[in-house]
Amino acid sequence: MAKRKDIPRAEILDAAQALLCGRGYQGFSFRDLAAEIGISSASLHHHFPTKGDLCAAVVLRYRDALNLRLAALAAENEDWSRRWRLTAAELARSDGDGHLPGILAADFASLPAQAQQEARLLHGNLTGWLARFVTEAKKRSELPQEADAEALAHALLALLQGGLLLTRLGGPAVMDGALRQAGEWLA
Amino acid sequence: MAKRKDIPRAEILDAAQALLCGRGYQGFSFRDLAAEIGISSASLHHHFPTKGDLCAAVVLRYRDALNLRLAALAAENEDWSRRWRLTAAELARSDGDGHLPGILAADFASLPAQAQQEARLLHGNLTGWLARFVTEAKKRSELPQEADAEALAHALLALLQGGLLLTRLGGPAVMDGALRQAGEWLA
DNA sequence: GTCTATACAGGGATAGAC
DNA sequence: GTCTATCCCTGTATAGAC
Repeated sequence: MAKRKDIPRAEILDAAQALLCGRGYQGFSFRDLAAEIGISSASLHHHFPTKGDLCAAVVLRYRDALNLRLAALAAENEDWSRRWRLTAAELARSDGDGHLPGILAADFASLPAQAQQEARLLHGNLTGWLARFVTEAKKRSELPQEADAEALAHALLALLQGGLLLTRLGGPAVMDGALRQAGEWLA
Repeated sequence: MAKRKDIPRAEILDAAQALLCGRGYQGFSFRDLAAEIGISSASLHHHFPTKGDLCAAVVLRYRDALNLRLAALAAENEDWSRRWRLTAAELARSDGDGHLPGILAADFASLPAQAQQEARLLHGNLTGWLARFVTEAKKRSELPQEADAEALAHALLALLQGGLLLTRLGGPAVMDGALRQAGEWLA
């Protein structure tokens, strides 16, 4: 195999994230990932000693990036309607990996401990952002005062993740319909 | 190993379904399943030649049983409110495997062709029932005439499956909140 | 930091005896 | 219809040379 020097860590994480989201934790191997990048599996182990380390790193990076994007989104948009639509669009980008939380939930029992913990934190961050948006929307009278921020956050995230996953079984109509209906409910 | 004669097919499918739902398609092996039942893996292959056959049989049985239960539920309850609550309860039974569609969606890329097809059919059946319930509810003026049956069905199923899966990351509060919010939206 | 080579466990599946 | 034994492949991970 031709040598490639100084494979950037980000390139490994990119490919690992794509495989993880596409096939699940047990659906790809170090050899698959190595072949994808053009490197030996032994070299991968140099960067990430175990598969658990690799997976935890993927989720940690995803979580950090998502928190940054949602913070920016919140700073640039004050109204609930835009915040919701942009958050949903962020997770539903057709080229993206917004269903990572759902994948981690489905494969949870197979994940090593570090990755399980990262997955819980990711979910907590996401529901935290959504609940915060809802609370501020209530203050701005954009949502009814009776709205339960926690319940609404859980419902919206469940709808997004479920819609993204079920699209694999039912095609694009699934996510389209789910998002359209969510728009109706929130109007 | 002590011999066990005439292992009922249903017992194998029960154990296989539990493992599939708990760990995902790649999360259990014929040896795991065999040990669970108290049989040899070779005997399992006598009943189900390949893992794909086994998985497809699990989904087919689940689909048939679910269709029977939803048909009975529909026959015994004419109003939308009860139909929705009972359908949600059917999938959300804490001891049940109502998140099987979500698991199949997450592991879709790893499933053999027969199992993929069964998974699609299961999803089609579920959305079909929900859309039918919505359509009849509109006729009975229990839901607004503007309601889009397809979109509502996709949204509700996504919420249920997403909620069931994300419960693994966020605990019971996830499904509780999602169901409470769905009740608000549908009220 | 990358490679080749390899160890070792586990998974799917089969052969053939009982 | 079940078993034991086995084949062959793949997966994770390591050793040690360059």
